[in-house]
Amino acid sequence: MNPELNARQKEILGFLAQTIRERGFPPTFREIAEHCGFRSTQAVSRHLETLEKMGLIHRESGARSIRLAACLQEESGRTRPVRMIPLVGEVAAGRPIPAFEEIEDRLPVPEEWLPAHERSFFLKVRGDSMAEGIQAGDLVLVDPGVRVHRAEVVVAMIEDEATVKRFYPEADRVILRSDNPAYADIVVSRDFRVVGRVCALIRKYR
Amino acid sequence: MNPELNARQKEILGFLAQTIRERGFPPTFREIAEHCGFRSTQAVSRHLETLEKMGLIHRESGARSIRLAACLQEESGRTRPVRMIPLVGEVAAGRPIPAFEEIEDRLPVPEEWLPAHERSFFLKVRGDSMAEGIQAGDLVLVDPGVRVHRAEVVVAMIEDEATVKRFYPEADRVILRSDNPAYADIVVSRDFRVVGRVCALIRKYR
DNA sequence: TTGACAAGTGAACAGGCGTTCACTAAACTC
DNA sequence: GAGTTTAGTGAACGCCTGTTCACTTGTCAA
Repeated sequence: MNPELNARQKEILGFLAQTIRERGFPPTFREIAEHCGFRSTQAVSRHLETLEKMGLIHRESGARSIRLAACLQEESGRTRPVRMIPLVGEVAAGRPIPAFEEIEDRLPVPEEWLPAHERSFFLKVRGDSMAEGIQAGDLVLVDPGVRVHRAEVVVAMIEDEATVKRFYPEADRVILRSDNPAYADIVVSRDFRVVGRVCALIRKYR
Repeated sequence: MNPELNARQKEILGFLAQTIRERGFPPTFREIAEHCGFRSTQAVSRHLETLEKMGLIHRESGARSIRLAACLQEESGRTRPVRMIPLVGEVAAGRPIPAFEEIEDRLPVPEEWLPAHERSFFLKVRGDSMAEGIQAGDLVLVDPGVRVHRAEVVVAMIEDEATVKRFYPEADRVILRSDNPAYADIVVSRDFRVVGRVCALIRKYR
């Protein structure tokens, strides 16, 4: 934290951050006074005034209208926009359709990696159909709202089973190809559906 | 969002989330009323009462004392602690030592994936030394503060050049092996240094 | 048609809240 | 030693805020 601050200013700034983090909204002047041992709200008023002049907080008129400056909010986790994307299932069996009952976890993704819509989700990969490139246990980020181009990696539903394959459209059929040569091409015409494009991957070692 | 909510409840919940996200503190009853077009704060009071009974918000006494329930804060960005980890360079050439002048970007990582210390960083991979498993352009998360075990993936410095290899220690030497069989093993004894273990990987397609 | 119920109006109220003013005390400057 | 600055006290003021009460309107079931 900024070393130019004196003990009182650090104390107040810390109390602001703690209250906002734990309670969800900023404290009142009297709550700050009580925390610091002040018997007057005037002392709080002047300290907040100087903190605002230093650019460390912003204030509006009204009760509890204190906001920490952006440079202080980094501690709470977000330097730039991040969305928490749900992990909704696995991609070798079962229905990978996002449903709120099935959210197993959420993972952070930079907002600029995501499309505008809010339907992206993660699936955990099972099996080795994509050879070494996409391994069992990897989490693939699926964008269901985009046109898929040739040779891109997609999640496809074939007879109620979801798999990760490369997408090769042809005249009246589609070839779904594994990167692993041990798996034969799957040729489909009607009885399948492209769930979405794999637009990112997260792997955790060990 | 929960489908049991009617339009008004969704509207109010959305306004709460938006105000908290953009302004840093919750709105007053009258601000909610103005947003919804109410001419009485009583309507707001009753809606908030029902939302609280549904467990979607929590309230204390006092002005602006509204907090979204934990299950709704996911939308505003943080379900669980996330740290922004710096991307400090590339891993085929140059010095991948974290220095704040060289931070190119920051990427979100769940805190529970990270060690307690704050020295983790990302490197962008160049070349195909790890075959398909780690591809050019992938971002590897490096943990410099951990003992490396046999066959784990590490970032190693060999004569001022950083590479990603698997780590095989032997009696008085170390073998650094590529997953790609086209690359020969590198046998080193003294003139190298393990920068850290690769503990995660992020890949962005296209 | 009646009754119950949810949704909203309008006004009044009491307490919480930020502001303001006058004052004290210690520390620092010239 | 006089003057200034910084930090805090204490009380009063007035607006803002959440609450409450009585009332209206529309919907739906019996």
